[in-house]
Amino acid sequence: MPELPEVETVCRTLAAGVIGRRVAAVEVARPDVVRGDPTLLRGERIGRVVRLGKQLALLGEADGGCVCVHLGMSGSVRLVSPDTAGDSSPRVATPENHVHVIWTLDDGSEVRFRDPRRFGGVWAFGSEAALHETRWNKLGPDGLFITPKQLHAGLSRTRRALKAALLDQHLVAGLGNIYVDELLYATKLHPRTLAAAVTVEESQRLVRAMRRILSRAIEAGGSTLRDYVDAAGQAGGFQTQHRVYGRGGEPCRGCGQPLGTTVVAGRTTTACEGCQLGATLSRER
DNA sequence: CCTTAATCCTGGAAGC
DNA sequence: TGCTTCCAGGATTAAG
Repeated sequence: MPELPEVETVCRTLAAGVIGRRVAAVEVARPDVVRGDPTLLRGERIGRVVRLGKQLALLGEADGGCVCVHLGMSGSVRLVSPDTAGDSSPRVATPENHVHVIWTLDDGSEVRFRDPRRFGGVWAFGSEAALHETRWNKLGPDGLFITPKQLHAGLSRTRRALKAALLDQHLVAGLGNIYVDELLYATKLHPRTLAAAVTVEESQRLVRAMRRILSRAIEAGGSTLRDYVDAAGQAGGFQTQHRVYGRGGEPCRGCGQPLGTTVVAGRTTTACEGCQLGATLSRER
């Protein structure tokens, strides 16, 4: 569910309420979704909330602990104040309600990690350095900050379809099925384009469009397809601006032709076969 | 190398 | 109103 814009939105809404707070208690309902010891943060003051790609992390102020959260397909992190009226999220952690971990802060507010499908998880480390060494160093540059040069270098050394390469978190971190389809449509590149055939100029276009689309999505609070909400419980609004994702069969905004739905890299892919049959695909064929 | 399918799970929607 | 089947924002693994 959550791709870079959604995770960034969660980070921002989370940071607003947790920075400077001390972790008073940690409750774990399902130990199997947690790697490492999340109670390392207990007694720590939260110094920063950081993100790389689709993963976020809470960092202890004195580097005394670090908790990384990956939301997977159905994960959410909610921050609930003690005085929040009408809070609909579960206030106890149980296997049945899928709230796996609750961090209680010194003002009584709670950070609740919920993940029904359990494709996500929590990884705890003793320091920020350990997080990078163990996990984040394996990811490519963040989608908001990757340079055209970096992207082109990554694409040039793989013979996969462009869409498959863009979904690869080791190449660029943060894009998922929604934003890759939107990005390819915006740049008029076909999902099956040979990644290695993408030119420097096309890489520049990809990076520019990537930053624009991701930034606008963040401004809108991310995309809510079904159940995504930020840490404050707010749904996103970017789904109304999708040009192709979820619009298979509907007319292309550019040429009016119905958008086609296929499977690329094992994922449902929506594209305009007219507008996105770009120069790169022609070269490949 | 590459692609596809299966896998980890739950739950909502669609079909009968 | 059931009951069944399919599908989903992710990511890894095995098989071909």
